[in-house]
Amino acid sequence: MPERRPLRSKQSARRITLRDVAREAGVSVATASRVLNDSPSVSPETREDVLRVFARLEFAPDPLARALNAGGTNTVGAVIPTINHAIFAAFLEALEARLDANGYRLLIATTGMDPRVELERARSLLEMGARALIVTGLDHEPELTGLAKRFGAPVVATSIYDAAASLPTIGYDNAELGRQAMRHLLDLGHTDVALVSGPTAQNDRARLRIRGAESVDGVRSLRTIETELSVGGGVVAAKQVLAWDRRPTALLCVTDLVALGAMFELQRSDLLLPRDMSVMGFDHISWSEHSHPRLTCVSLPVAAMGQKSAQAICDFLTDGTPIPSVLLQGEIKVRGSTCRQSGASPEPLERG
Amino acid sequence: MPERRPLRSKQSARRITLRDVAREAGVSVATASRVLNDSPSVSPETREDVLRVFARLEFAPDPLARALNAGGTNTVGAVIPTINHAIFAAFLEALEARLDANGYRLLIATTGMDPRVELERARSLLEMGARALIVTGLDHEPELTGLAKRFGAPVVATSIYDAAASLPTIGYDNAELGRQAMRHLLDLGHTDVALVSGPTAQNDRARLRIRGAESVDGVRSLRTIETELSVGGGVVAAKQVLAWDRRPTALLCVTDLVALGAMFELQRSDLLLPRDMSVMGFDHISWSEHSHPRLTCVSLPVAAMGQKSAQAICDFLTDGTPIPSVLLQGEIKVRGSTCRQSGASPEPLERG
DNA sequence: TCATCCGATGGAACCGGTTACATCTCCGGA
DNA sequence: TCCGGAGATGTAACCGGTTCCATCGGATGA
Repeated sequence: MPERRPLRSKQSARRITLRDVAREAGVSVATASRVLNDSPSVSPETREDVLRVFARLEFAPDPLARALNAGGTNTVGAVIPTINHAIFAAFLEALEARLDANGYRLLIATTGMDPRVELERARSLLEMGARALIVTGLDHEPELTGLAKRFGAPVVATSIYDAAASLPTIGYDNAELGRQAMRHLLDLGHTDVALVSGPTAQNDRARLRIRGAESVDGVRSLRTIETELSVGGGVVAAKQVLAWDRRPTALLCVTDLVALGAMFELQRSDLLLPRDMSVMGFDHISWSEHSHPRLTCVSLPVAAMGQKSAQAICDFLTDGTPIPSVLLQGEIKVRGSTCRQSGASPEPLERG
Repeated sequence: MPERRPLRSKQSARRITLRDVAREAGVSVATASRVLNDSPSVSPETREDVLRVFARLEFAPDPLARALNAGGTNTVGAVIPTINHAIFAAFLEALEARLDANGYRLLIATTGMDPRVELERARSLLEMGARALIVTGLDHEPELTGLAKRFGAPVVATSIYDAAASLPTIGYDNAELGRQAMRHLLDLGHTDVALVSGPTAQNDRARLRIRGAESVDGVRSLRTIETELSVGGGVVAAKQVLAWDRRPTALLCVTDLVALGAMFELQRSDLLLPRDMSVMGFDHISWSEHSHPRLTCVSLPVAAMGQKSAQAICDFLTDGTPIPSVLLQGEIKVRGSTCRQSGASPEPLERG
């Protein structure tokens, strides 16, 4: 609970206000305000005078007072698990760009995957004046919705699509993408697969991907590993897999970061990829098309997601246009880290 | 220039104000306000009554009005080149965490390395009420300082240390770290080195690192390549180096991201690392200790930088404690991607 | 020449809270 | 019984802009 303390000492040099300017320029505050806002009904001479005083006194209008009048700020808050993951960073980048183009600013808070923390951060953002909230997934404290409603702020859930959800969702069909990923492996002849995911506890996206992968028929063995959501987590998972006595022929990682770590560790153990093991990722972060071998992965449309979310929110805030749920298409990028497993043709699908 | 439009339609349901609550509860606004702020001088019964009305009317106090009284918001603005780079993300994460612990919120804006854009974003943040500004490096439009001063907001330059700068700087000695990196390579016997950097145009950190590396005596050949600041940029740079007829024995990359791309590309060309070429990075982002081979790099104290910056700013905003310049120590992490080049002992320093 | 209209300007309410200060009540001690 | 003081509450000014409405002077038209 951030205690409120006096932010400005009484005796210190008070900031220059519009009244100071008005007095100095010999006009009323009303006129000074008009100059400030380029109102047409000010005579050119008066305008000049006032502008000169603005400059001389180094007047900077108080954003808060203006916002108070306007009835709100132009900020949108995003509450995400972590900035420190390329896929969220890419999303935020697109989001910020589009908000900015509409004259809005982005406030960011991170949750570290803890829904209690998320609720607190959301409250902070709203108390700061955020006019809308962007959250990740649909796993939230139940209070969240009511809280936002109280502040009159819409909430948009991203990274997920669920037309039936109580919140508008702008994202992709995680289950379907998980299914497609698994099908790709199956098509290549992999029937013994290890599924490596990040923590699933407060992460419905991860659970959906797993469920999607599990729903594919024809897989003989699908073993699931839960690890940390990081490169290091991938390393740990790979070590674990290598220790099994029956080794799977493919690794399906629910995050590129984890896939990268796994590939590193497998290579460190002298496996030749993809011949000795196929590895598939999920996200499509910047390096995955350059890795060695290049990573086959499910590409998530995070840039589009950022744009759509930003635009939907801006439209809502200006017109009241209701925020729609939007289903964005992911795509499987087939590259060199997966190959056919028939024993007959260990040729990678894509070369170098 | 974001035009200001009416944010709330006149006729729409007005939000519940404190006066509404007061009227409903049969007390004065002052009393209602006291309840809102847990003032001790309200009788328990009155408090209960008012709280009940708060709940019934779903009253949410306007953050702006409170902030206007308090004389400011609790936001700090950061203007960084891009969120989409692990090293900035790590910095922001630490920054946000520490600000949050002090009751401040983080506003983020990105510049894409363009100082004009940076100036605009800075203005936006200040107009939003940011009480302090964090920028990257010391390459800025000259107006930036004056602008911030007008708003009474301190500016802190990060990722760099320069006691003589006009701004407080919290960061590391890029030139010295560049020097140390080059010395490390030289110590291993590398005298023909390629230096791969990101764009240097508006990036004093990159220039300093290069200058530091160049200042080391004993290097026979040091060729510099400028490439995009990304994994893809590393790939391009590596291709370029491979095309030279006299091939350097080591690559010093001014960013880990670039080093990663370079390693991938070198491996794709069937070089065995580090035997055929040593690669060294700069930053220490999360995967570099897990890569194959593990990346030798200069580790930048970005988490500490985030903490220190946040704390310095919070101290300034509360006490007026002047913001000091802080020199943080980087560190060379010697790992498996660099090895001795004497022809005699091609043994890597560290084994997988 | 007088009524009218318009452009320029000022006065003051207002946005939604906070808070200094005044007031009122009720208590205990002299 | 009277007074001082503490506790509870109300009044109104205030934060720093914006804007409705009134006012005023000069130009225009009849």
